[in-house]
Amino acid sequence: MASKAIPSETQRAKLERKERAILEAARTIFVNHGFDGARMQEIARRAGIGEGTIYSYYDSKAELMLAVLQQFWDGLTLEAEDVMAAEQATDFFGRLRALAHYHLNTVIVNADFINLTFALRRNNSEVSVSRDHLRHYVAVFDRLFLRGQDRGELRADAVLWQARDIFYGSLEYSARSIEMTMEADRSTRDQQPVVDDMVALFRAHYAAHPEGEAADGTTLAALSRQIEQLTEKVDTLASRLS
Amino acid sequence: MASKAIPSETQRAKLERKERAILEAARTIFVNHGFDGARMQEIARRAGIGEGTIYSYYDSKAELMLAVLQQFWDGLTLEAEDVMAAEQATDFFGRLRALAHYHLNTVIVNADFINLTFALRRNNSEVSVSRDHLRHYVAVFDRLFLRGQDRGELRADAVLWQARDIFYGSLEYSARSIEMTMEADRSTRDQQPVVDDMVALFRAHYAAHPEGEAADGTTLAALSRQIEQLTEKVDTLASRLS
DNA sequence: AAGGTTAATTGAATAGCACTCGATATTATC
DNA sequence: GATAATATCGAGTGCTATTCAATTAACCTT
Repeated sequence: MASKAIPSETQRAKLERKERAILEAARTIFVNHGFDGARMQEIARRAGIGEGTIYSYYDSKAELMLAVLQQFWDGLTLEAEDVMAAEQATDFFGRLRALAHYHLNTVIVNADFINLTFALRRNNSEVSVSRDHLRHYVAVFDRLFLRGQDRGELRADAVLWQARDIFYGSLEYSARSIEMTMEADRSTRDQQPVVDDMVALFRAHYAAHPEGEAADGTTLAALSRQIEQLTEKVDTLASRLS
Repeated sequence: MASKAIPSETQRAKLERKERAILEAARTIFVNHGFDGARMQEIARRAGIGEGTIYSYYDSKAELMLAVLQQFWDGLTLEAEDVMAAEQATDFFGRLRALAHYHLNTVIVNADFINLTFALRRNNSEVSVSRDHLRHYVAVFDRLFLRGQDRGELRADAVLWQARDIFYGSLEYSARSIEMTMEADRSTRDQQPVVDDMVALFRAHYAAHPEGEAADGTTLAALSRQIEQLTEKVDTLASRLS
């Protein structure tokens, strides 16, 4: 791509603009028609260039799709990090809830894209690139989890990748179930309980026990106390609303 | 199909034999070459018929693939049921472990096929059939879970579909992680801990009598869930106030 | 069993699409 | 401004799923 002589800045800018145009056009067409349904001709037309020109930027349709997917996952990663940054709750479970909400919604909205990510595992070598971008995305969870352990909010002996599998796995599967239910009978299965249950599961399974107290009864008592405080808060807020 | 006169048994049998031949050939070719890599000509040759003949049995390549997938999932369902039947352990958790083992292994071995099941969601109407077969497959888990509840091994207030999402979701995601790890550095991440962790999680989260049950029957998990719901409510109210 | 009617089978022809390549236009360099 | 290098183009190529007119096999009637 880069030759011995560096092209002038305007020229390089022009090329980059064109590449962006191709990517954006490709993204639109792939989203609307899927991989097989997308016509290279239509992508070219939409990007305002000739059909053959695409092939001087990307070697094949599959590689173009891959570039789109990478952009997509990188975008998700940034968004997820933003969600984490914007979350007021400073404790692990509040942040986990925010991440779960974001992820579940994302997976539902972009179901086609996410399926394509895994469906493209036929064209051998190129897959590896996609894997790295996936890894970056789930790293958002990893950082959250490790920080939770550092702060003593989570059990020190909890295994990161097991927790990760449960988190992303369940949410993704739930998303599919929700999709299927919506397709089938148009009744909307609420997303809320899925997230609630996930966070509850993490709290029950991975939360560190309060320092030095081994007996579960103490934990129960602590949780009960927390519930009372929350209930009170709800009452306060509710009354202020009315 | 059936006219006034029923065709002779030999003729009907002949057609069915031919259909089976097509399916078997298709399955082999699809498994070896993937959907796009499979040539209809090769399938026809392997089935010992003309290329055009396939189209009097199946309208398109996609529909043929769908038929193969249905057969595949039905096979899995039967196998899973066999695993359940053969399991000596009569308690819920022993059976759950057996099912988890079977499923994880299946998902890893047949990863391509399983990806294709979801990747084929572009050709609209036909998808519904596939959905039913999926449903049959996960029903194996559903029956196990409900039976566990009936016998009092599992909490009565546990929600079936949440448990199902966690079970299949985590295992499927784990399978992908394991696959990726193997691809990347050839180190084998053991499947055993994944299954163990899953069973432990179910025991902690869904067992009817976890150690530390309070007098009124309140459980850790139940309290955790209550906290989630209250936290959510607080968030909602707070945002409405601002 | 012969003639007639329907259904099944075939593979050569069709059509759609990703991708190539020689020709053309644009830009860089002196 | 001339020449080399690079980028763009879109008509052609090659490969496949799919169709369809012709052929064959199965079945029914008398």
